[in-house]
Formats: sequence, structure tokens, C-alpha cells
Amino acid sequence: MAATIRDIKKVTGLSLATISKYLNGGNLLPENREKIERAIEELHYEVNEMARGLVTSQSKTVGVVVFDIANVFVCTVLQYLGDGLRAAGYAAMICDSHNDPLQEADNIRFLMGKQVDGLIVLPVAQTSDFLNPPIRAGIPVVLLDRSLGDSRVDCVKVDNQTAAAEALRLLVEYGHRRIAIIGSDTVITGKERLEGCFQLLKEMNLAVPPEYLKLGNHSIEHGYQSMWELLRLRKPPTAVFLGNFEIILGAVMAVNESEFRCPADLSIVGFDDLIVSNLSNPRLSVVVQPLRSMADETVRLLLRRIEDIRNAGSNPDAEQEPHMELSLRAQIVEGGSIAHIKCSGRAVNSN
Amino acid sequence: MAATIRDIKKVTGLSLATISKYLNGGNLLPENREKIERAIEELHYEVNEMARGLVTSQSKTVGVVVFDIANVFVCTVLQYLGDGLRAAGYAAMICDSHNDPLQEADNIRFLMGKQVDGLIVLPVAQTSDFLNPPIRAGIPVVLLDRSLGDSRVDCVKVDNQTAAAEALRLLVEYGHRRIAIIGSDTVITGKERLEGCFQLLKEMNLAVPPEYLKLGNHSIEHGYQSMWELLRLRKPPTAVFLGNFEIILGAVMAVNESEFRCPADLSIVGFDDLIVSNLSNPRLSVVVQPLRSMADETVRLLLRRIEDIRNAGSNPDAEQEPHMELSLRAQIVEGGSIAHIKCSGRAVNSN
DNA sequence: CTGTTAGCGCATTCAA
DNA sequence: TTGAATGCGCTAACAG
Repeated sequence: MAATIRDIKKVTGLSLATISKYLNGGNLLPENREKIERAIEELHYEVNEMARGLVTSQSKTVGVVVFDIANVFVCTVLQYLGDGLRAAGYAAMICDSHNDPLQEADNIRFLMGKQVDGLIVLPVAQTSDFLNPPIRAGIPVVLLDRSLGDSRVDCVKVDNQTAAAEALRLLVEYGHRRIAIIGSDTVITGKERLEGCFQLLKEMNLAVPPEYLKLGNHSIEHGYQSMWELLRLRKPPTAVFLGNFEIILGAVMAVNESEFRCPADLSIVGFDDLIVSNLSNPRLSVVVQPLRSMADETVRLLLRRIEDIRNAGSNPDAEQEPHMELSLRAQIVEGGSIAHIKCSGRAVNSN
Repeated sequence: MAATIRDIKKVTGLSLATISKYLNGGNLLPENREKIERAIEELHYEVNEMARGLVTSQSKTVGVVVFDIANVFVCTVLQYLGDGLRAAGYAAMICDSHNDPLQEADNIRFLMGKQVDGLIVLPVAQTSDFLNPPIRAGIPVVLLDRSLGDSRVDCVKVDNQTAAAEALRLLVEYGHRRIAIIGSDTVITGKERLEGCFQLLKEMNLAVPPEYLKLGNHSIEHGYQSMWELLRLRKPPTAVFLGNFEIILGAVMAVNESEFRCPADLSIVGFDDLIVSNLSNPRLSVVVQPLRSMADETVRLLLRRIEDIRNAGSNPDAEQEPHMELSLRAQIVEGGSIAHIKCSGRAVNSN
């Protein structure tokens, strides 16, 4: 059905090699070049990447395995990843793990069968065993968002601990002492953020009373429920740290439904902000992850590895560059959701 | 690097054909079967789908082109599509069009180069010209969510017009007369929903005053701004129809920030509901699109076409089945966001 | 049930 | 600069 270079050969009278050279950017006579271009136009010829891949043993394809494709954070990252990959001529085969380690491992196998040149993984598993097959097969892997402490792969993430600590520091600097935390201890990123919170509080000689500490998963429900519980406390907190986007969304809805106003009655600082802060009134003060940079770095690292492997083909005992963990700094963007506090009581200035 | 069937041949002493037959589920002596299985285990052998594809001219891959991958509706659909495709052994190559027709056309070309067996498109273009290349190449295309009125491709969508009309009918039946509409006229689905609204209002001999009609795009901002404008009106509406998910999100946040309570002061019915309604209080009454079914039907249609083409290979002048447009019914799920109204004034019963 | 052979569409030697 | 020949890893006849 589709035209091949043999068809072009028939039309132009040139040889396969010449045509192939044209396709791969070689030098040839302008006259021949034109002939080929006309034939391509006529025949609607397109390179068969499968055949090309068989020869070059490169599929120009990378597998992207995500813990949950319906997650807003994931979608956004996926967009940037796709852009970067595409710009380099790579197609992304995206597989959803549904937050299930078994499906994750299966996705890896599946994609290996599809001959992906590399793998980008936003992992759900807590250990890196599931990466053995690609590593053994020599397929480069870059972990994104969540590190697994495996030195055999590269990893790009955000310094969650420091970022969370700085967010809390902000609250303390504004004078807050009764600080609540709604976070998650079910995934590594959530744990790191909690760690950062605790560390700063300790440094400041502050403590979180148990009723101010709401641990759960990264879900809207958790944020919504927990916030209501906090607001109904006899002595509610004056400020609250929200551990991720879903929690923010749920918590902000709870606040809006309540009598409490932000920041007069309750100050808020959040982690991740994909939607809410731009239109909530006042704008939220949030830790913003550099999603674009994370994606770009991930793609850059992966493509470099792929390149290296390609070159190592001719150079058998080439030195393998050591793997790295890139920890990017998140940025705090101040909105108006934190009020200044005098003593330990009411808000004084809503900034 | 990776093992091939020739390696298995060396280890087992069997011929390529036998091994190939094993891989494709043929019958062979249990003894040989075991030998092969052991060799596969040992060598970590995996079929090279690229080589297989070159022979069968099937990549077991489909391209999915979406208007905006960061969109929540899209993500959800993508999840279901991925599941269905995967179950059939197909990988999904997902490309984002960034709501740009040019990128959309480019995505199609790109994916054709990758030898996809079929294409699923959530289109941004208003005409179907960009589908000429795949159609000419004999690559089946299924449109999803948005129809383009092209009889050369299949299409799966929701009956937006009827669904919107029924949503409005609900408001009218509850006694509402002062009904506002926040919708979109920039995309086809939005237009269809508006069409449905107008049609029903006409049928009911009602009209929407200009200040009650808020047209814009499908964005949170539009929902938020428009809702505030409505609420600030000297004579605000008693009920409002919200045209899609983003609009709902923005509008609900506006209402929550205001003095208005739902449904006592304002009744709400919305279209699409991916997040909000489960936790807003009261739960929203919404038109729910059968996303799972839409995805399943899309995959089913596409795979059937691919199958047909495969079989037609041997049967040159096989009858091409006519293309179809599947219009699924959306369902109205009632929450508690619509109040009964007596006369034309205040809410009477919050249901 | 098994083996032999040919070829999918292309890139890449090596000669010319 | 161009052309002829070879093989990437696999499937699909066909013959045994």
C-alpha cells in the first residue's frame, strides 16, 4: 500500500543507496535531489520507521510509565515530557500503572517488547527491583519525581524537604505558632515534605499537637475532610501547610464553604499549585515545582544516555558515565494567603 | 546485545520456523516446547516487535492525538483508552496538539511515520482536512468527543444537545424561570450544548436575557468571572447551567467565596463532573458523560477496522463497512444543587 | 510436527 | 557522488 524507496527507485531510476542517502541528509547532485523530492511528493512517500529501526536498532521511541495518568500533576509533566521528546523526534509510549506496582512492572516489560530506546518512570513501587529487566538489557532509565535510591539509574526530582521547610519557615516568620499540617505519608514525596516540616519545627523549637497533624493520602477527600476537622477544633490553627495539589483543592473548598476567611482567620501555604491559586481570592502562597525544568532535564538526561549507548556500540569498553540524581529547587511564590500574627492570637494584617 | 531467535536456535538446535511457531502459539512437541522455554528464560529473550512488525506490517501501536493533554477530561479518557488498547496488546503513542490545528496536523504526520496501525483523535480543527493523509494511506481513524461530520471516519461522542436540554428541563421543572447559562461557543461540543439549551428554552417559551448569557471558552477563569458577574447583577438568576468541567470548577469557587448559598440562593446544574461534585456541599446535579463507554467503544471500533484491513489484504475487493457516528446518551445524576421554586422568586425547598 | 527459503523496508559497507 | 550487495530479526509459505 504505502510507497517504499523501491518505488522511488522505479520513478527516478536512481539506486536505493542514493535515495537512502538523501533521506539521511547526505550530499547528492541537485538534479537528483529534485528528482527524488518530486517522486516523494507524488507517491506520498514516508520513511518506514520500523524498517529503519530494524537496521539502526533504534526505535526513536521512549516509554513513559506513570503512576497515575489521571493525576493533574502527572498530566502536566506528561505534556512537557511529550514536547521535549517530540522535538528530538521521539514518540512517547505512555503506560499507566494505576498506582499498582504489579502493573508498573508489567508496563516495563510491555514497553521493552516494543523496543523503546529508553524509559522515563514516575514510579509507584518503593524499591527498584522492577527496573532490573531494562537495566540488564541496557535500556537507560530515568526516574522522575520520586527517587528510589538506586545508583544504576538517573533521577530528576525536587528537593521536597528543603522546599517544605522553607514554606513552614515563612509561616513562622509571619508570626504563626499554631500551625497545622495536612499531608501524606503514603508516598515518598509526601514523606519528604513532612520530614522537611518536622525538621524546621524542631529547629524553631515548635511542635505540632496531634490534632493539628492530618496524615493520609494525596487526595481531595483527605484535604477536604481534614480541613473541616481542623476548622471545627475548639482551638483551630492560625495557619496550615497543605502537602500537595489535591489536598489544596479539597482544603480550599472546605474553607470557602466555612465561615473562615483566608487569610484573616486562617493562613495557608501549599505545595504544588496547578489550578487553584490563580483564581482563589486571595491568591495562595505556594511552593511551585519547576515542572518544565524537571521534564526538560529528564529528557536531556535520557537522550544523552541513549546517545552514549549508540556510540559505545563501536567502542566496546567505553566508560559508563556515573548516574546522577538531580535535585531541583522549588520556588516559593507568595500570594496573599498568609497573615501577619502578633503574639499567638488573631491575625493582624492580611498583607 | 539482546537475544534473537537465532540465539535460541543455537541453544536448542531447533529451526527458526519452529521457534517462530512457538512464539505465535503453534503446536509443537512438549519436549521442544520446554527446550525453547528454557532457552528464553536463560537468554532473557524478548520478541523484537519491530522486526515482527516489518514482516506483518503491523506495529501493534496506535496513535492518540489529543487537543490538550493537560485537560482533566482528556486525561481521564486517556486512561480508559490506554487500558483498552493495552488489553489488546497495543501501545498508545500519545501526542498533544496544544489546541493548535497546525500541531494537530503535524502530529498525524509524525505518527504515520511511526507506522501506527490506527489513529484515535480528539480533534481541535473544525474541518477534517488534516485527516486526508491517514485516510489516503488506509490508516483507520476514529474521532472521539468531537465530530467533524466526515463520513470517511468513525466517531464516538456524546449527544450533547439532548443532554444539555434535559439538564435545563430539570431546572424548569423545579420551577426556575430566571436561568443563566455559562458556556462556550469556541468548540463544537460547547456549541452543541448551547444549542440544546436554546432549543429547550424555546420549547418552554422561555428566553435568556443577554445579561444571563455568558459565552466564552472552556476555562476556569471564564467560569469564575462569569459567575461573579451574574451574582453581582441587580436581579441575579435563580439557577445557572454550567457548560463544562472547567467552568463548573471556576463558578463553584466563585459561589463559595460569595454570600450566596447553593441551592438556597442559587441552583446549579453542570455538564461534566470529574472532581468537584463529590465533595462540594451539596453534591452537584450534573450531566455525566459515559467516559469509560466512550473509550471502550472507540477502541472497539478502531480495532475492528484494523482487523478488517488486515483481512482485506488477502481479499482485495472486500466490502468496506460504512463508517458510523456513535452518539452515546449522557446521564443526569442528581445531587442536591437544585432548589424547588414557587412563582418566580425565592427558593422554597432545598430538596 | 519440523526445517528450508525468501523477503518485509531500510542503512551501510565497499567498489566504481 | 553513486550503485550493487548484504543483513537487521522475524514470519510465512512450502516441502519434508
